[in-house]
Amino acid sequence: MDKSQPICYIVIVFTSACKKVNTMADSSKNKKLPTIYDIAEEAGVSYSTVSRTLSGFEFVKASTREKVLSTAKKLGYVPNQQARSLAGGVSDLIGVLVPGLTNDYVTQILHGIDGALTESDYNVILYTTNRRQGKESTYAARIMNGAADGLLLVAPIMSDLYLDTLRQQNFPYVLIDQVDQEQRSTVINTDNRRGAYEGTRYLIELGHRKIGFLAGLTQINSAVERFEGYKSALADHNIPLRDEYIVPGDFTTQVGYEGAQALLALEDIPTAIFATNDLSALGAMDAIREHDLRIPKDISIIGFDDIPAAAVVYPKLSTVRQPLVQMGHEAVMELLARLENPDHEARQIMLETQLVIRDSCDVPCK
Amino acid sequence: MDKSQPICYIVIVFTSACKKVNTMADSSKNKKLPTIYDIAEEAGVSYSTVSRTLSGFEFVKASTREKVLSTAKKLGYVPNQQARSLAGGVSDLIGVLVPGLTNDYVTQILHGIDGALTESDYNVILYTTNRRQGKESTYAARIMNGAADGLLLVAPIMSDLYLDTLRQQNFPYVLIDQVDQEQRSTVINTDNRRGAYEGTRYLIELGHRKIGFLAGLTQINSAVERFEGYKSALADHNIPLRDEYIVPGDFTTQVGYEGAQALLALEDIPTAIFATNDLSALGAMDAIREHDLRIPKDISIIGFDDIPAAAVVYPKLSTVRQPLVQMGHEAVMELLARLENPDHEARQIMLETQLVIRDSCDVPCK
DNA sequence: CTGAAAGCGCTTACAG
DNA sequence: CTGAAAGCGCTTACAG
Repeated sequence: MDKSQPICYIVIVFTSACKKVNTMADSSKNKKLPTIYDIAEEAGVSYSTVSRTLSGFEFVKASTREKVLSTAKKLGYVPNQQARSLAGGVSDLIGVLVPGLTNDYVTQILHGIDGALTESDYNVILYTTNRRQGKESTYAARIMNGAADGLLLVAPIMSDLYLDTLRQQNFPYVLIDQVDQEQRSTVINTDNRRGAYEGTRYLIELGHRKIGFLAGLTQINSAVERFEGYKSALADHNIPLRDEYIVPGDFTTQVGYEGAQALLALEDIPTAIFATNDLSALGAMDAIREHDLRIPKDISIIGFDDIPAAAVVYPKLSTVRQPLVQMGHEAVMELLARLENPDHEARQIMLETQLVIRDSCDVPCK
Repeated sequence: MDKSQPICYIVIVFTSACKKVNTMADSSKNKKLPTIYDIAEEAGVSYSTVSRTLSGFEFVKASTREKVLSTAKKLGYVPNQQARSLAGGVSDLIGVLVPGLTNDYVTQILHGIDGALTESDYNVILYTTNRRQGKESTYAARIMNGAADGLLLVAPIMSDLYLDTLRQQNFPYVLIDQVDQEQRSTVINTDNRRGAYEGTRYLIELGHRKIGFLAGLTQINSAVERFEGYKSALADHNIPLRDEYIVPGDFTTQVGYEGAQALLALEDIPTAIFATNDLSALGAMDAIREHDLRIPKDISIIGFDDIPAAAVVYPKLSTVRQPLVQMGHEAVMELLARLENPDHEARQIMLETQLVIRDSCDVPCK
């Protein structure tokens, strides 16, 4: 079970330039790549020995190892992952399930995952669900069935459908940005409630009393938690919740724009807007400008996430930062630990948010 | 880079015994998933028949098929891709090689790839090279060796090293944003030279004569082509090329910022800046603002790519749009065609750029 | 330290 | 239309 030994590195050399280097018959068609049998024959040892040498087994005579390694190199050998996986039970692949690729929130997490994985021998197989329910289950099933050794789920929806299965199979997985009610999964989260609370309080402390809220998808826990943070900040400061100040959203710029339009069409428009995520905040900024209102002079706006665009819009968006890259990183670390040790216990890791004050908030105008 | 966030708290949970849900023997350990043998036994047919039925073979008696299908469903059968791949020679995976995940240029192409692939049965295995030479070769080798059925290369560097091998093996691949000098590969490109020409001409027609150029990585063809487009536009309008107006870059926001600083430190500063890509344009905008110069009143700026952020910064960035999503889409279409028909000939597809005029350019002030 | 053998889960000619 | 058999390229006990 514990096959954590790093496999000896095989350096693949592409015979550059000089065309007719190949010693073998070069049949211009797609010829087979060399297998361990070819190496065995060439090196005059058994294929078992080749396999053991290549997979880093320690009890191989130095001279044998050298011979095998050099002929592997000479032949341009590359291991066949499928075969290795079938026989050995590990695929060296980890599955990553993301909702889509159009939100930098996802991209940043992916970046963190990628970065944390570069040191390892794992590669990632990427599944996008694009919020199509049911897809996630299919993917999860496929992944469990040898397609990957572990699974990272980013903000999954409807995860109940397959989490049980994953757990039953004792399949290694980590949830990112998703609560696990029963705390039986390893999950990486940020403190959305507190982040939203602090963001809202910041607005309140600036003097705002009329604070609109651009909601997110209610199926997503983080959206719900942020809303709760917003509400409790208002409550703690004795500011009544106004229904007309809460507009629905779905995390996109477009719907953020529409939500802000709704807010700005109100008789008594808010002096500040809390957007559930940066993307919708960007849409809101557009709507605000269309109404010839200045940010932050006439109306303040704060987002959530701190995607790269937030630092680059004008005025720069103040936002509640969640450590996206780090989340991806932590998730990989947990998964790797679990992969090495099947008994690695499930953990709930909660990361801090951070209020990033830039230029989009000011004291209320009137 | 930014993993400075401390962990808030970690809760360790002792997983209590699970409930008895499974109808099958539930051995609390990870039991094997059903294979075709299990189905065969249960359905009372040979495993060959099961395999044939499951893989869509047509000559199976309807009643047999139904029986097999229903028991497969009942058992919760999921095919093992590795085995299928080993035996059948296809992995249903396509490899995607990208430089990194921090530029939306890449993300958008990925999105296009993903979208085009959703209809198919292929999944993507993602490799990031992060500009580390050599990595690409390793990945390409691995991919060729059964890890995937085809390969998509996004703006690859040093591709000569392995393109030959790919071709020798007659392995299906498509290049995105990369020239193939000898036109033996299928490649999807946009007309960088012309795009840059038009962007520059636009600036010239506004009245600019002093146009700075924020260059890109010179190893990247598209960067070179854009520079050429810039130069020929100047030449065609009898505007001498000024060395001090050309500053090096690497496609990042940070270096775009630095490049613009250099330009703004000049005695005779440019009245407009052409940035090789949007990300560096965004950096330049920051630098410009730091100098208390207004965009576009005091200085105009135009980018290249039209990443989502371009439409969202303020002022909105005028840019030369390349159809990123479409590029990914086309690449998949070509690859799929090649996968279905090994004789599908290599094509060079050149997509048009489009000048997107927004708010960052105006006539020169003085 | 190293061979021979069995097997991972499937596909695919080869025979009926 | 359906079985029995061989094999995909590897790993891993099992014996030396």
